[in-house]
Amino acid sequence: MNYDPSTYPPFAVTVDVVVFLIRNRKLHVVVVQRGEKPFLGDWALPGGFVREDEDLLQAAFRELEEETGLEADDGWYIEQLGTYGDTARDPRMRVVTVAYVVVCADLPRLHVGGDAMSVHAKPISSDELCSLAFDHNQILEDALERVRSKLEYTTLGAKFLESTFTVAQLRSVYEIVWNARLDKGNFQRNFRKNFCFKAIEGAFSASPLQHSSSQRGRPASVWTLENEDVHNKSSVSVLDLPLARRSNRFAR
Amino acid sequence: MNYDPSTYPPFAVTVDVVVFLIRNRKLHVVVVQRGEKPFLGDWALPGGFVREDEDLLQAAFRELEEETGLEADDGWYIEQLGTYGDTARDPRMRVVTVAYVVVCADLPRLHVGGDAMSVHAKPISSDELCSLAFDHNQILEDALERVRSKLEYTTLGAKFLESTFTVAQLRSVYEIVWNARLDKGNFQRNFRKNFCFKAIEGAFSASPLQHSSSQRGRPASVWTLENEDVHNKSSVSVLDLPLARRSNRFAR
DNA sequence: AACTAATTTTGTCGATATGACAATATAATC
DNA sequence: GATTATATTGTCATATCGACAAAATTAGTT
Repeated sequence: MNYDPSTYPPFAVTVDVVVFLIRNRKLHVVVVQRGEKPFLGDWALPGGFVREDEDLLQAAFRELEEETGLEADDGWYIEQLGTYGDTARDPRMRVVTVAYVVVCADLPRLHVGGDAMSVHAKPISSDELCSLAFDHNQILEDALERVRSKLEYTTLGAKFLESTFTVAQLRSVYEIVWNARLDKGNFQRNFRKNFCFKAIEGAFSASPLQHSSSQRGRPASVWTLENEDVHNKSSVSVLDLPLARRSNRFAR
Repeated sequence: MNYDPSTYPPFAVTVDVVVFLIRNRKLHVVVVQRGEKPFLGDWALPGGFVREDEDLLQAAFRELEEETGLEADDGWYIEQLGTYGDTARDPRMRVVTVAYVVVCADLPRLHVGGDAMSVHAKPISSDELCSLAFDHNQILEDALERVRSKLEYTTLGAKFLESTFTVAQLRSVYEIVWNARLDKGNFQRNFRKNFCFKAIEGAFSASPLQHSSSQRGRPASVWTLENEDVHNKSSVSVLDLPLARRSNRFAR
């Protein structure tokens, strides 16, 4: 009842970032090996303490750059996932962490730095469940569900690809993230009905995601995201019509 | 780069709660009048500092009870909305706040307490935009959008009603929250196709939401939420089929 | 140059859903 | 019994979904 705010309890606030990308037709998450005392040597999500003079999103970008060498790109998608603040989640002291989700195209450049001993992109396989430090398993699980559900009603899937892409590549993203197979024709039909995508004159094929060694078959037309809001890196368009429905085809 | 976590910057962590309810066929939000220094006398969302030994959700319930007298009910829905931590959002010091959304049935009991000077349920009208303390306008706006969109694919709407309700009452919730008119027949059809609802033997009518002075017409059958998870107060079922689509009928 | 293989793109079609509207059912009140 | 108000069910044209087939386009092969 009589609680004096001037004697507010001191909390530490951190940010953690779940970076998703697709490599070798598999969904990956970026993890770092901890180089400091709690959970030393264990794998964890990149993140760290928020500084007094920076906003939360700012801190997320900084920590990510420090520990993994990843620098935010115009093509990146970033969104706040949620905040985890259970009393016992950090053995040192009371730490509340704000988690972010990033979706980006595959990038070969990962440089260790900051408090991390090493960094790599870990494939997410359904069977082998990872064990990360703190409550990062829970955060990762929530992030995965967030991305999976957002595929259904936004153009988030395109953020896994370069700025230009083919319909088959985009369909491939859906199949990988949902671990499901989608009908070529139906996906194409729904794709064309939406106005979030803009065609580019001149057709390619060589699809990196498709690991097609031999370039054969009818070359696909190339598309890009319409209305790319330059001022908001995390912008994704909301589809008027889903490209595919998750429904019961979602295989855990 | 060389950042020592032992000298972590001291943050204050607060919780703020956006309580939505329907009264007189209008959507309301619970606000309190601040009785302390920053923004003294201004209206704000109920909330306050998280204590060192309590979880975030726990703190949200406690602060709500202290300032408004509202005690969590089995019928309540509560969910984390997001975290707001811009450097300048609190003039005193660096404060990061975790916002929660509550949806509950109308309750006449609101008792002032804690740091609040007064408390009331404020109707949300589209024209008159409120001005709350801190960044609470932004939080309220985000919360409103969250509830509006969740109506579409969950049974969240039922949380605005008592544990038993009629189809017309539930439709009324949708119409009020979306500020739109929905077809009786189509809503009924979609309602019956879902298995989230369970009929109760014995029919009533007197619908509180409908302000029907005269009890006339065919009495409606009464329903309740199936699979009410007792262990998780915030549980809402995910509909296999939406009761109504927001689409372009959504009038701001 | 014709053929084959691979891939994209378009088409078909039955089943189901949607949205607007009408008709029927049920009970209180006049 | 007639009237009124509300709940519930029905109709129907249109749109969408999901599964499948067919056509189109180009690279390699013979």
